[in-house]
Amino acid sequence: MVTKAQQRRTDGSDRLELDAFLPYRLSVAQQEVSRTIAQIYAERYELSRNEWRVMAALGCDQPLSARAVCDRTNMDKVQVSRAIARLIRRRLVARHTDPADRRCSSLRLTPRGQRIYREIVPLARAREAALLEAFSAAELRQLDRLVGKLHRRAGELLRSGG
Amino acid sequence: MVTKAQQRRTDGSDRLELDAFLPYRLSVAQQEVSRTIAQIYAERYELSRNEWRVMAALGCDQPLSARAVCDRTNMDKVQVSRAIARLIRRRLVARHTDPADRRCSSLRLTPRGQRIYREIVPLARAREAALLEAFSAAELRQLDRLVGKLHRRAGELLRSGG
DNA sequence: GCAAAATAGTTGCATATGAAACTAAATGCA
DNA sequence: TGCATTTAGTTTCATATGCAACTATTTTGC
Repeated sequence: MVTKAQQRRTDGSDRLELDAFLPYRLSVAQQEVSRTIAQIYAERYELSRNEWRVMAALGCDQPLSARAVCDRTNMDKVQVSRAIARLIRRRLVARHTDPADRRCSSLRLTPRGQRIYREIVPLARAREAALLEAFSAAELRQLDRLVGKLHRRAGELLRSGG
Repeated sequence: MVTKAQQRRTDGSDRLELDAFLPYRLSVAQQEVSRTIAQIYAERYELSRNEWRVMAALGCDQPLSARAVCDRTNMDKVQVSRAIARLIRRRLVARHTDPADRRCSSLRLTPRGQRIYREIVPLARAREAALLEAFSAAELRQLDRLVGKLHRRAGELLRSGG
């Protein structure tokens, strides 16, 4: 079988068929996947994606500085700062200043934040499972591997190219 | 080899490790890939992603109504309307009203739009090639296939689940 | 042939985002 | 010590986005 992307890659056409352009396909697919997950935390808990990501980081490991949250979530510090501000306003996260380095914050989920986190996790997992139910173990391995490879390669290009 | 995602799927932990959660991995990878492509049309031509997508749709097939652009780019009508407005202001796209159905527009790249489109296409392809250079033919087929499968499945979940 | 529903596209508004400037604290080093 | 640099995090401003309401036109069904 010859995929559209391959057809495109091998013909010399000067048009670019979006449906055969991997970055586009990836973007559209990702967007849909993201929305299936967002339904969970957005509709039921009124969390934005960034807020959920911060909570997810803290759910794994507490306390964390905002900086550490950036590193673990691939968000930049502005996004993290704003997500944290809202989470604190809603009392899902508590902050106190690190006495050893007063620039740093020390962030934790509040008991309420913990509770919501523990409610979301199995729902998110169930969604992921539903998404992937038609994938064989081998396909899952491949998908994981190929997505990782793409990520690393894109990172290289970005760092080298500008 | 056991991937992180698999470990996560099979252990009963109540934490959710983002790095092992496919929707997250996909989102981060996609974002990086998108940025490598965006460098081309954003830096050199000051086009937004949506503007570029509209141009890409018109580059393949002209004229098109705004509605047809929506269908081909997976954008919603508001995004398309705004992208078109800017492209028209910059004289990269021309619109005239369909006399048969005066609600519909008929959109085309202007000669200037065409020229820019033809400049971008090979650059975008080169970027895609650079991104994928370490992938074997089999991996490319797999990637294409798995991304498509994910997309379809996510679409199903969205339509069924709300 | 005409009112009700559907379709194409735009606009207003509230909120989100990204880049750069900014504050405050800590560190490096002459 | 003390001033320049770096680091953590926030704020500002301009622009982007998403949703719902809106206008204009066409289609549907009686």
